Amino acid sequence: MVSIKDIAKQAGMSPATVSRVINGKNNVNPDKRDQILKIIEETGYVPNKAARSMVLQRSFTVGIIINDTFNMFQRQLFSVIERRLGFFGYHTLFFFVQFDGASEEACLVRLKSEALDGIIMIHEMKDPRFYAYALEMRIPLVASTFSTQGVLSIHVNEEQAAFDAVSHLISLGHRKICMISGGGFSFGRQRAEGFFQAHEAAGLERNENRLIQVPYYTIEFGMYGMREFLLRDRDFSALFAATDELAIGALRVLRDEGLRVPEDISVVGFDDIEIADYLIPRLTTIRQPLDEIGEQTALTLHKLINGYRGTGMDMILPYKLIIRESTARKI
Amino acid sequence: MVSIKDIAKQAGMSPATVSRVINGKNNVNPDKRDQILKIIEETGYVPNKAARSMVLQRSFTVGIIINDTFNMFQRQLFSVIERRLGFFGYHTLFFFVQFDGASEEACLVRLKSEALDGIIMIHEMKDPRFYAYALEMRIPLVASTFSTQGVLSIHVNEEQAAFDAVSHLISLGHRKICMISGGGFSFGRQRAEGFFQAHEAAGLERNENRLIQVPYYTIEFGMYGMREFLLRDRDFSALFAATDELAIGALRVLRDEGLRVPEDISVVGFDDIEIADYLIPRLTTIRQPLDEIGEQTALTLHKLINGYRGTGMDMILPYKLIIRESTARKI
DNA sequence: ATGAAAGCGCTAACAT
DNA sequence: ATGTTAGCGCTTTCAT
Repeated sequence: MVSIKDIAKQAGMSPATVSRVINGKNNVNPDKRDQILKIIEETGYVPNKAARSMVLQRSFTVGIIINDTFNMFQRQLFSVIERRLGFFGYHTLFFFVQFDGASEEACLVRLKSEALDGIIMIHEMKDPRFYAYALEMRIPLVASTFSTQGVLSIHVNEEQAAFDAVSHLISLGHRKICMISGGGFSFGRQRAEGFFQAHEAAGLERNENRLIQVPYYTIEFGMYGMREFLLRDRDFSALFAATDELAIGALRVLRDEGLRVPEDISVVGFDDIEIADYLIPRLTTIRQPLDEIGEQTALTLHKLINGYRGTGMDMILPYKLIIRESTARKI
Repeated sequence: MVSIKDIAKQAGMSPATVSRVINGKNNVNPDKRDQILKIIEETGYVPNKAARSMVLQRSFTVGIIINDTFNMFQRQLFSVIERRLGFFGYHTLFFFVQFDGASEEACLVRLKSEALDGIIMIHEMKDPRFYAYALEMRIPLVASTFSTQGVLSIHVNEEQAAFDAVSHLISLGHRKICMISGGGFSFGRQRAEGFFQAHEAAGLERNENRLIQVPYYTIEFGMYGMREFLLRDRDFSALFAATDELAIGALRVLRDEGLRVPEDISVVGFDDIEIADYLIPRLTTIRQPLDEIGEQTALTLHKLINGYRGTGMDMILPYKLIIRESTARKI
C-alpha cells in the first residue's frame, strides 16, 4: 500500500511537506507542491483514514442512529441526510437500534469504538449513559424529526400538523373520526394529542375509544388497527393514521371490506412518503419537508462540529397538508 | 478518553496483557484476566477502532456500493445485508454511486482511504481501476442481485424468472403483452431477454415495439412507459414491468385512464417489494428471496474475508412467481 | 505468563 | 519553507 512516506521518498522530500500539501497548508513552495500533487495523482495515493483519525482524534464520520423497524419516511430521510453529510465530507455509519435496553447498550459500545465526529438521532435513545458519553466526549448531537430535552432538534410541529389534518376532516363534515397511532416514538403521542385538540377546538367530544395504539408504524399494524375499528362498530366516517404506512394498511382493509375511500370513509395519513401520491386512491396526508429536514440536520451537525454552539432552540420546519383523493365531504 | 494504558495502569499490569485479555488470548493468568475484565467493565472502556485498524491493517468494516437511485427492493436488501453483517461483527459503510465515471472515481477515492475488509456491490462498477484496486489490495468482492465477470455473484436467474412471469401471462390467454424495462443495471437486459424468450417458446412473434426502455426504475418512469404504450395504441392486454416500482406507476396510469386491472389489463411486476401485497390491486410479481440473498451475501463475504477462496461459481437462489390480484385470464 | 519496545500512517510542534 | 521528532492507541514480536 502506498503511504505518505512513499510519496515523500519519490518526491525527495519529507513526509511533513507532503502532509502540508495534502492538507492545503499554504506554507509550501508552489513548485514542490505541484510536484507532490503530480506524484499523488500518478500513484493514486489516498491518505489512510485510520491514521489521520488517530492523530487528529476524530474520525470524519458521523453516526446515524435509527430504529431497526424504520418506516419508509425514515428510510427516505436517512438517505437524504447521508447525501448531505457526504457533501460536507463526512462518512456515515448507521447504528440500527431496537427499543430495548440491551440493544441501546450494544449501540453505545459500537459508538464508543468509533470516535465519531457527531451523531444524528432519528431514533430516540433512552439510556442516560448515551447522553453522558456524548457530553463527556463533546460529541455533538442532533435529533431529527423528533424533539428531546437538551438536544438540538429539527422537526415539524407534530401536534399542530395533526391538528390541521384532523381539522381538515372536520371541515369536510366528518364528526366521527378514528385514529391509529403507535408507541415507541414521541411523535405518536404528539400526533394523537393534535387529534384530540382538533376535536376540542371544534366543540366535539373527546372519545378515547376513537384512538387505537399499535406497537409499530407498519402496514400490517395499519390493517390491524382498521380491522379493530370495524369490529367495534362501523359508526365512523373518517380515519386519521399517524403515518402513511398505517394509512396504507387501513386503505387495504377498507377495500377488502367493500368500503370505498373516500365515498364511505375518508383517510388522512402523515409524512407524505414517496408512494403516497401514487396510491389508489392518492393519499391525503401531511407533508414533512423531507429534503429540508435532511439538509438542516446535516448542516446543523456540521456547524456544531465546527464549534457552533447553537441557539439552544429547536428548529421547527413547516409542514403542509396535501389534499389528494382519499378525503371527501361527508355525505 | 479511557485507553488501554489507563486500564493497564489501574490493573497494575502492562498494556500488552490487557491487549491479550481483550483479544481472548489464552496465555494469561485467569486471576489477572478477571481483574482486568472487571476494570474494563467498570470504566466502560472500548478499544479504539482506528488504532486497532491501523496496526492490524484492516478496518472491520465492509463497504456496500449502491446506486444513488436505489429502488425499494435494493433499499430493503441493503438493510438486510447490513443487519447480517453486523451479526458477523462488521461495521458497514455505504458508498452511493451514480452511473457516471466521475462518481465512480470519487467512490474509489473514498474506498481507498478506508482499508475495507470487503466490499459488496449492489451497484455494478464499470471502472477497471476499481477491480484492479480490489485485486491488488486483496479486498474480497461480492456482487449481490447481479452477476459480473470474475466476481462471486449472488442472484436469481433473472432471465428464467422473467420467462416465468411472462409465461404466466401467456398461459392466462394473453397474446399481446407489453414490457417496461430499464437501463443501467444488467438485470434490465436479462429480464427483457426472458420476456422475448417466453414469446418465442409460446410461438408468439418477437415484437420490439412491445418493449419500452426507461432510464430509471422509478414509479414516475413506470407512468411514463405506460402512457407511451397507451398513446401508441391500446391493442394489448397485459404488461410485464421489470420492477415493482415500474408496475406501481403503470397501475396508477391505467387507473387514471379508466382501465381496470386485471379485468382490462393484467400486470406483473418483479421483486416483490414489501408494499406489493398491499397495493390495490395486490400485485402479481416475481419474489426475489430478499432475506436469503442478504444472508448469503453477508455470509459469503465473511467467508471470503476469512480465507475462503470460493468455488468460482455464482450462487443462484430460487425465485418464485407470486400470483395475486393484478393478473387474470384474458376475456 | 508477562513486560518492554517497535511500529502501523499520519500530523503538529518544534527546530532550523 | 522544510525537516526532525514525538506521539495518537493499539498489537505483536522479542526478551525474560
